[in-house]
Amino acid sequence: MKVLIVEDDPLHRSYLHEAVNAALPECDTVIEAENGTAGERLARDHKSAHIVMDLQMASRNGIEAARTIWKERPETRILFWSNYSDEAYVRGVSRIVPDGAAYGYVLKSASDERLKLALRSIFIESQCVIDREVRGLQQKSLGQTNGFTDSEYEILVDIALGLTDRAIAKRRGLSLRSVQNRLQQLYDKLDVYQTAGDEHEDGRFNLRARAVTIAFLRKLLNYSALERAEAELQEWLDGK
Amino acid sequence: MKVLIVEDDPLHRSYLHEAVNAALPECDTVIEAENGTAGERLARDHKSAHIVMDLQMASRNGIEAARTIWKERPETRILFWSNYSDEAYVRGVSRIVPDGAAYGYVLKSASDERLKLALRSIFIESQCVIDREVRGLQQKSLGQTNGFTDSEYEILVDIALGLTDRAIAKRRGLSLRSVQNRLQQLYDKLDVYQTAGDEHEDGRFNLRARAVTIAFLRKLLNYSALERAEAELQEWLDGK
DNA sequence: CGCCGTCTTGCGTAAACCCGCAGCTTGTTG
DNA sequence: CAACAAGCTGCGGGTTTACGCAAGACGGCG
Repeated sequence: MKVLIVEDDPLHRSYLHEAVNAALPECDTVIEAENGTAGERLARDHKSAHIVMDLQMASRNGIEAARTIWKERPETRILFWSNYSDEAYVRGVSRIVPDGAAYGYVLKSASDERLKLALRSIFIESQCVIDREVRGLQQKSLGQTNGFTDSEYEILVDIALGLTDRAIAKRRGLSLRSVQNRLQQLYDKLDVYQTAGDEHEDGRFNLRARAVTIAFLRKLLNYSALERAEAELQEWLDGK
Repeated sequence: MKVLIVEDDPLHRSYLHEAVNAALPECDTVIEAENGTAGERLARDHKSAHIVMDLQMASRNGIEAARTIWKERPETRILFWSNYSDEAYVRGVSRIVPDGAAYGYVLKSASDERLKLALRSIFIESQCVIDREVRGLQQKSLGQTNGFTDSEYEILVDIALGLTDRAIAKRRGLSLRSVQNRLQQLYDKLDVYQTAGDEHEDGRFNLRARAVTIAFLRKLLNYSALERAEAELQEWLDGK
């Protein structure tokens, strides 16, 4: 059995290397990549079926890398090992995991023991292992209670990118008014008003910009999500 | 001599601990804190004069912690050790360093050798050591060439927070029109138009929102800067 | 002192945005 | 099938933005 580690921090990389050795005696080869691009290449060359992947790498982040890897070989097992549990990451991951694929999401703050358990569960038993803390987010995010629908999230991303209502309408195939409806819906859920109002009419917020800010502060959005969205936008623009 | 390490990643923390021991034989005690809050407390209790500080910690980030520490004891020597060289961080740091204080900014990707050198230069020789890569940013940022003035940065933050023109005017003591002038200035520098235009009238951007996005993508803004700005805003709102 | 560049401010306008109201199309349920 | 909730759409109007134009204000400099 072979394991591929994709992680840009050398300290974390060698820690992972040891953890893999300790948890998986049946693993005879460990290869390492220090960014997403190299990870994709190695995965292809070695036909890797077992990957431990950091999210948040400088050159090409884990979500991007995982997406292309899964596109080529959907049965690949990937354990995401990340510092944060931003909703943006969680949502990003669950959007790309293929049907029935085994994967995991473990935080770097987890104990050695938990990491090892996750490694065995995913790579040997083909089970999904989601960190408790992440799990909470996922439920809230995918179930609609208190969370955001896909369409709401979609429009959030669109205004975060700086599109006008009209441009959004064109992009998503909606009327202008529908876009604005969704925006209102979003403003409601993000509590833009409460933060904004504060009785007096002087301290008003620009709802559109404020919504993006709040989303950022709540980690509904983060740099990596923006980056991905921007790339998709450019693609769409090029395709006219 | 005593050294305080403030860093939330255990691996990095112990790596730092070793690096300090190796680089500074004259150091007899090393103490560690795993977040900004604890760091502030320990610095106060031990009257620490030598600190290695991570930026980007969950509970209270390095810039906040450094600010309160420097407020109490401006001659403290602080080495910032960070993963990234976002302009937002660089700007944030240089805004809080007291006159004549010795400090440093070294990237985590730097070699052991460079880290040790920096430790000695700052703690023993009281010199400032700024990583080459960071240095570039700093010059561009503080010199006005190609960089952003303080007033431009200020207004960028204000729209990122989601304030209306009117609110900004009130907050900064300007007329509405002046605020809008600065905005136009900002839009120019951020190249919002070029990205926006693309000839046809359909793909237009919302300038205000787009400016914030571009700033984020260029790392002129990041989560930590937003968080700080939001705190200041709340403070201002409370002070009526 | 007069000239000039930078910054501020007011006026006015076209566009974009926020949103209540009301008519339609769906999919769901009893 | 009737009834109802949820989403899309057009209309209308009040507010906010973006920005050209032009009149001061301030500071340096020959």
